[in-house]
Parts: sequence; C-alpha cells; structure tokens
Amino acid sequence: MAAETLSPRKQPVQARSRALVEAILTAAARVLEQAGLEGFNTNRVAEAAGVSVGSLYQYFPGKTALLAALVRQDAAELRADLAKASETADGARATVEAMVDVVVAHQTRRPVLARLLDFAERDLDLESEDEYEVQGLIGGVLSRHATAFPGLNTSETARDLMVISRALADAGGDPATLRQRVLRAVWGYLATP
Amino acid sequence: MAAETLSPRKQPVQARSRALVEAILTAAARVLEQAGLEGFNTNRVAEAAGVSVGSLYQYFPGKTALLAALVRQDAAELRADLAKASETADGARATVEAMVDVVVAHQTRRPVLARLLDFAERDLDLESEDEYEVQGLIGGVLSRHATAFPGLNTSETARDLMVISRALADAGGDPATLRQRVLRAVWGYLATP
DNA sequence: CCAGGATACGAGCTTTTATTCACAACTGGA
DNA sequence: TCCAGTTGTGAATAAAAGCTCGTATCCTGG
Repeated sequence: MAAETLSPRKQPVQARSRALVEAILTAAARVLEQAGLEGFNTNRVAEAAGVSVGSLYQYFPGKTALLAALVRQDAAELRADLAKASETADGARATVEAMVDVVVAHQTRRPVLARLLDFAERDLDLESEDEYEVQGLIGGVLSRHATAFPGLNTSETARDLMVISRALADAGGDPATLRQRVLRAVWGYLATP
Repeated sequence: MAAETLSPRKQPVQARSRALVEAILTAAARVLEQAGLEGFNTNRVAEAAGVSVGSLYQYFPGKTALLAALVRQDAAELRADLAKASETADGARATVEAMVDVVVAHQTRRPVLARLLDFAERDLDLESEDEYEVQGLIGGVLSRHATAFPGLNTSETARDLMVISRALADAGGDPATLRQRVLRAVWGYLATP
C-alpha cells in the first residue's frame, strides 16, 4: 500500500499513447462493470485492454488512480450534460425536468457501472472535486427561479436533489415508471415546506 | 475462488462457540468500518476478534459469507425496529414519521458501516431476502391509511421511500437538518400526484 | 471421571495481486 | 537515414489474502 497518488503519472503526448490511455480506460470500465470492485485489478484491466501491465503503470500510478480517473471522466460527462440541460430548457419546471432526465439517463445507460462509480467516488473522497460545480449549476437554476422555490438553502437542496435522483435511479425499480417517480420525489421535495 | 456459499457453515451449539461467533461478527463490523471493503479480510477479522482464522472458517465458509452474515444481522435489526415503530405510532403522519426516524437513526448510528453494508447487500444480491417483509410492513401502513395516500402502488412506493431515506441519510449533509429534509422528501413523494 | 465429539488453534500452503525493471520497439526531427 | 527520446513489453518479485489441516484443548453425557 505505497502512498499512492490519485493523479495520473504522466501525460501521453504522442497519438499512439493517447490511444493507449483511451483503451485502458475503456477496458477498465468494462472490467469494473463485469467483475465488480472485487475483481477490478490492474493485471486484468491491462489484459482486457490488450496492453501490458507495464504500460498501464506508465500512466497510472496504481489501481486506485485508475479508478479515480474513471470516476472523474464520468463526473465530467455528467457535469457537461447538466450544464447543457440547464442552459437549454426554459422555465423552472422544464429546467428541473430536463436536469432530472439527464441524471436518470446517466444512471440508466450502464446501471451497474454507474452504481460502482458512485460508490468509488464516495470511497475515494472525490466528491468535493465535482460537488462545487454541480451545486453551483443546480443552485443557479433554483435561484434564477427563486419565485418558484422560495427560501431554501440552494447548495444543500442541490445536493439532496442529486442524491435522491441518483438513488432512485440506482435502485432499479420498474424502468417504465422511473422518470415519473424521480420527478415526484424531486417536486415533492421542492414543494414541501 | 471456490464456489462459496453465502450461508453459514455450521451452527455453534455450545455456549463457548456462540460467544466466538458473536466475537467474530462484532470484530468483522469493526474491521469493515475502519478499513473499508478493501481492507476487509478473514485474517484481519480473526485477529481483531482475538480468534484464529481456523475458527472463523469453522463457522463461515469464506469472507463473503461473513459479509453476508453482517448484512443479514443488520437488516434483521432494522426490520424489527420498523415493525415496532409501525405498531406503536398512531395515525398516518405519526407512523410515517416514526418509521423515517427509525431509518435515519439506523443509518446515523454508525454511518460508515451502514453505507458499506447497504452496498454489500446490493452487491451480494441479498435485498430480496429482506425486501418482501419490509415492503409488507410499509405497504401495510400505507394501505391502513389509504385515505391519506390514495391510489399508489404500495410495494413500489415502500421501496422508493426506503431508498430515498437511506440515500439522504447516507449522503451526510448537515445532521441537524437531516430529519427535516428526509421528511420533506418522503412527504413530498407521498403527496405529489 | 473418562471417552469421544465438539471446538479452537495457527503454521503454512496456494493463489492472487500490485508493482517494478531491464529490455525492445517505435517515432519524429536533424 | 539515424539518433535520442518516448513508448511498450511481460517475466519476475514480493506482499497479501484465502483457506486447510494436523494437533491440542475443552465440554458433556454416561
């Protein structure tokens, strides 16, 4: 358990190595999804990527860093989608709905992977990196429509809404009613004094 | 990776061995809490329990079974507390509040442990063992007060309410406002059409 | 209080996993 | 084309973890 960094070890500069890093991350996601946290290890990821372990260690200082990279990539994607939704939609209701849709879609596309990444994010204490921006985003929406949602702590609310949406989506009830139920929970939370 | 059962290997019959199994489970919880899923292993648990590995394997066929035992124990406790709350309280509002309090208290007493056990429960597919009874319990409350909560799928609702409560409690915002926020989410969900 | 089953022990075997390193193969510019 | 830096390789090492088994100790019924 050498005191390992969570940040990448070195940046790939040639096209070849950028592709390699891509391949590693893709394979890592697949391994995590199929084998779970327990079965997630560097040898296996390297093999799945069709790459040698040595190459993996050239860019990631250890398995934890690899996991962290996966988490960060996923978080960045979600953040970008949320930003787009918050800009595009019009009016309080539509905006909230659009953002819920983004979260639900995100958790639903690869449900197992999403759940594992959420856990890892918490485990590795990577939430703070993302939290600020996402809360700012949601908080912005809430205060822009302040008349619709009077007097609430926006950053706490933002966090709670994310938590609720993700949890319901992760829980995997009937997919047909999922959107409906998440919206009920979110609206209910926002509307209840 | 021998195909390992999740059920215990043999029942302790003498008082001595019952105490040993107790000690193992207690130590297992402590190790899990302090070292996380990553650091959770049979050698460590045995050592923490002041017991030999061999003894551990006498009662648990492997580390997964040990985890499963922990999950089951915790689930049984929560179930019992919920049952008591559902019997004691009076009226729809009070009953729902009492049950929310039980869940929040359960997740809050040892937050790290609770979160890890929730994850493990999902991971090991042990939810179904418990789900039925808890949903019955909550479903019973909802239909007993059917006038307050008209026309909802009780088992799905029960599940959603558990998920929401646990997720918010796990997320660890301000503890002072936690109860408040969980109730908002739950009431909101129940009240929103 | 003795026999025999139940219980406990822990050294140690095996397998898995993280990580390194000496070497080979590429690539882009001079 | 050739070289210096960059990249890629995979066998090898050491540590960690899962698990067994021969042996020793304890308990209970007769």
